Amino acid sequence: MGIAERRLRQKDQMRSDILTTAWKIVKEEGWQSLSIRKIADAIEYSIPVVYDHFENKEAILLEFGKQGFELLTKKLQQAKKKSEDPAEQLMAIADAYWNFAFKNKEYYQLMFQVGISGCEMEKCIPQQSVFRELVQEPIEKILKQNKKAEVNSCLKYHTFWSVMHGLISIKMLGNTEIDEELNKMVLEDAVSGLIKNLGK
Amino acid sequence: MGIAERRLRQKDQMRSDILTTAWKIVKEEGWQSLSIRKIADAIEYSIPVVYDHFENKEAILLEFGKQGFELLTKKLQQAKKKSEDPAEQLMAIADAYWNFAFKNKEYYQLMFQVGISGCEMEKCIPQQSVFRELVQEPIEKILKQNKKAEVNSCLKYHTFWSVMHGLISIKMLGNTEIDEELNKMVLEDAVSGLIKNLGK
DNA sequence: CTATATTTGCTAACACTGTTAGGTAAATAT
DNA sequence: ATATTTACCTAACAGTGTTAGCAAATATAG
Repeated sequence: MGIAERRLRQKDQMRSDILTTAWKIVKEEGWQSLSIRKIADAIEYSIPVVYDHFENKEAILLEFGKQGFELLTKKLQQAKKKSEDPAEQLMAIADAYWNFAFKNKEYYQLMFQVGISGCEMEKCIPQQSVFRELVQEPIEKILKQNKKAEVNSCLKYHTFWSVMHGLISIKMLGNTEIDEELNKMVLEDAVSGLIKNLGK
Repeated sequence: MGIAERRLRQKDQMRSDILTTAWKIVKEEGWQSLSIRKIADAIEYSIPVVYDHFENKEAILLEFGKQGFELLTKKLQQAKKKSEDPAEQLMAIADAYWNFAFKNKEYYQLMFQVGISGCEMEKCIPQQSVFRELVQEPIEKILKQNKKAEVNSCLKYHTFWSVMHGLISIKMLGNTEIDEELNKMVLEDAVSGLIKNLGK
């Protein structure tokens, strides 16, 4: 019988309406301004209806977090495929990460700019291994190429991510409206410096 | 007459009581958990009394922000004085910055981990020039030593801060409880890499 | 010393948050 | 036609930041 299925479809529709609406609010007013009441108003249902589809507000945020991490993973994997040369791969990954952050500011803030609302984003990082493999493998290749296998690639992996995150965070703080040119240069400078350091 | 003065003293005392109490709450429960009501309860006065001394909650946060930036500035200046060699200066500044962040987690979160409560921390960064001078000067010296005066020291300055901030943020996210050893190594690795890069 | 002015502090409210208990009415199943 | 599940809502609780308005304590002036 199709009734149960229609009900499931309607339930899914409602769930996705909630997410769409929430996303619109975030885009227009920021994460700080997202509230259950605003969502309820916008979908023209009462508040508890939202709670029929999400246990609480954090569950909604985590849903977006999951989406964000999936998108980021995809982008980084695509970037890596562009070349076979490990140094070029690292540069491409850095570039893709950078682009993800600024083309999807809302995602990035939610995923990495802690403290938005006591939301434990760690819960939805895919497997820690995905990013690690993605970056650590080319790093190890470069180290081998340069006969520096003894160097701790785990260390270099952490350094790589930290540098990337720092560059982006500082830019998002946006104290000093630096021009786009300089920003791209800072990225290139820092990452190429890191890569060079692997080989010297 | 001393009456007006006593009143001023009492007013100052109350103000400082509010700050002390607020700081205690933050230390025990975090920034998210700081509220005007809790402060009022703790000082055993009613809510509006708090508003007699601070225009709003943001004003309290900004006060702490100011304190934080002052302390950080002092620590960095002290670190720089420890040596005359610009490379050693940079390393010492990096080290001092790192120590500040983890010995004063609450300050650092407030100052740089945006989004705590729509608080515009930029308002209380001392002069942008202070940090800039502090770091840019040794950078320029190193560049000169190595006859690379054409290199953009402003670029290198931004890279330096971004790297520092990234290292600390990533560690504060604390996904993967890396041991202290590795953390210090990541710092040394990244910063010494940067410094080397100035001289190559 | 009394009367006026000022400062001090409080109660109570408004407009928001997240969240939930409990009831009603409609849709479905028996 | 009756019973049951589902969908949905009203109303509330416990928080948040913030402010208007009033009462009591204190200081100043006559």
